[in-house]
Amino acid sequence: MTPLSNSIDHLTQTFRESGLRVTHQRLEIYRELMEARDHPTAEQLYRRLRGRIPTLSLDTVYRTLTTLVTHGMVKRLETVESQARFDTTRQRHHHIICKRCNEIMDFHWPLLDETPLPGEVDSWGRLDGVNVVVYGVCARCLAGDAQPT
Amino acid sequence: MTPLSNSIDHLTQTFRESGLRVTHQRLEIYRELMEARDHPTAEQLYRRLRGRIPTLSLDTVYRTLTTLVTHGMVKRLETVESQARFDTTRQRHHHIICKRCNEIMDFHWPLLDETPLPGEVDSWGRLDGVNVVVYGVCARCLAGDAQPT
DNA sequence: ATCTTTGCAAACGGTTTGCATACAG
DNA sequence: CTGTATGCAAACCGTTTGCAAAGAT
Repeated sequence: MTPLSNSIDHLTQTFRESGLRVTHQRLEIYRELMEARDHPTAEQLYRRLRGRIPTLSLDTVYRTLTTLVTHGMVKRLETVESQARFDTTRQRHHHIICKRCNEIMDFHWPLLDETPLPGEVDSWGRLDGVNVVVYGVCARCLAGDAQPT
Repeated sequence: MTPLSNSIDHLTQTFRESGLRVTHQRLEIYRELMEARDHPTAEQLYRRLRGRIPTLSLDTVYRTLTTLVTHGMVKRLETVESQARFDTTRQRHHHIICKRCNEIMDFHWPLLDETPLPGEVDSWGRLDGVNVVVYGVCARCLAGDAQPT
């Protein structure tokens, strides 16, 4: 847990290394995102943080997330929903999304990581990452109702 | 090419089977999307079609795409860009996206299609599709400039 | 004749931006 | 002190929606 520690000291250092000033808002936004397991939207983060930082504004959450994305500390997930979702850049992992409730679960797929990409992809340019997105309907939604997808 | 023929007759039948009225606009929007190889945005489709259908409105393009997505004839791609991109539902394939120019290339990966998903995913619920997205910078962008990503 | 689809224009909603103040370095 | 970050409010822009006219069945 050390390399991704959410201690104030560690976060402070991480920001400094990126040449970013260390502000209370940034620390808390990043920390909240690290601890969240649900790929929150900017607004969800905002609501969760308002209790702790009553003067926080939604724009700051957006601006901070954009800044952290630019510096590679946060990943903006591609999603079909209208709102963007965010994730701290941690260990390589993939996503499975429920079409009904939009919940995103992480999973690991070591077998895929070993599978070589097709040649046409290798020659396409510089590759930065392979991401798998599985779509479906989660067990909870399947149990909860009987509506068609 | 027969099953995905872009002939008027075939498209007409496809719409009828979905209980959709067959309009000039729908035929042309769907046909344009089928022939496009670049996963166009609604606005790109609109601009390409305006020559042929001068009275076409952008709203109709949006509405038609939404309708076709609902009926499973079109897929809305998840993308980090602000504008949505669309694709006709054809053979299973994956996407590679250039972070710089946002161009999306299709590729096939038979090896992956044979690789079993991890057990935790199988037990998650009902799975509808596995989609791989590779990120990187395409050769053209790499050649064209030397800016950092 | 009936009911869906279209075009227009206006609304919507998530995100971004300009500006003055607050604050980190 | 200097310059970046924040909060506020307003703008932005892709997308959606209400309505009357046009068109498909």
